Amino acid sequence: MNNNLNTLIETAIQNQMIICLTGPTAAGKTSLAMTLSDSLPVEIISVDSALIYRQMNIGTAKPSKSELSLYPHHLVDICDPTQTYSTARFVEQTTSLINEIHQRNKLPLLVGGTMLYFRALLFGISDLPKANEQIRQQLSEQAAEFGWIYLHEQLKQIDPVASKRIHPNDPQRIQRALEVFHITGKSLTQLQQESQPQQPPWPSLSVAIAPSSREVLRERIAQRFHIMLEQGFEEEVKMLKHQYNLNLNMPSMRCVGYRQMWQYQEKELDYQEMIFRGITATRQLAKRQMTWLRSWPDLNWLETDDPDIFGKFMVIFHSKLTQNPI
RNA sequence: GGCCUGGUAGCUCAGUCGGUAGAGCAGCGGAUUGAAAAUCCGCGUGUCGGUGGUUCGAUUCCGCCCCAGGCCA
Repeated sequence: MNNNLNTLIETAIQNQMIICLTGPTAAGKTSLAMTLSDSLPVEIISVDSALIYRQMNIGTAKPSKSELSLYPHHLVDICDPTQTYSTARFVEQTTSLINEIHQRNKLPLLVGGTMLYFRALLFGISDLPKANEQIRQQLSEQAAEFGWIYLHEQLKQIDPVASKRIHPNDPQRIQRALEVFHITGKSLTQLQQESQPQQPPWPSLSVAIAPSSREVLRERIAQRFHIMLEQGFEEEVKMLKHQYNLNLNMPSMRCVGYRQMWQYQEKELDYQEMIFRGITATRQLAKRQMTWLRSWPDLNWLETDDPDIFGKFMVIFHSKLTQNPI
């Protein structure tokens, strides 16, 4: 039996398999990842756009210091809260991490809830210019003066296809599409056609974890938020504001919970309203994550409170390797 | 006990000079290519507190009742 398991793992590593463990926020991904680590030769890579930030521990539900030392996570605490990360950077870093892990004769276990990162990793991402702060600044100024509708009109001139896809009320995407044009002189659509996303070589086993019902998930989210408050979330945000020159436009401070706590500390919300909105924003995040997951191909579902979750995982693992031997 | 003000969507409220009603928030579904815990799109039937009356027609006007809040005894 043990031999069997070892052979199985050996095969997986030889095939350069990766394991993707995802699910909505507060579903219990971290805890399952630690369980898997206890029995399998894995290295964990975090797939989470909030856990990248140093000093943001409580509000991101980051694993504790001791958990992280027992179960090391790649791509946790890699940025200051003033910094901006990106999907492409994630794909770059993760790609080399995966190769390194395979070389160490281990299985990469990718754990997280940032679905765009997973998608870009598993289905590829076009070769596009990286963000340019200066150009974004200029575009924002234009938008402030003439409105995003006007910029959307401009986009229509230079990239009719993208302008049709991007809603006039979607500043972030209008800005990105125009930015790409200003940097390269080519339209987003053209660049995407020139560089079709490349799928990576590794076969992947995709597993999602979620509670038995939306209702249970919402309950877990509310409970977790209250626990964060007890653990000193308010202090954490105060400390961050004190230590860094932050503002609400930075990705770090747009994270669920942090934004609402910020608004509370700026006296824009009262305490109860901050709690309500923090929990609500987290629920809405979970809902969007579920929307991604519904269209994720070959996704295997596990239930949060299943007492035999490890056993169920192993069944999935086994059948993946025996059904698709490469 | 008397007077006043309310009772409309899960919540906060708007509105109908009588032709059975609509916003915000919540919720649900969806999109998602270097900010993604972001950004955006779509979805509104609810005994209009109950009951009787006036009316062709009442959530709207009138009577009574119930509930909540306030004032006076």
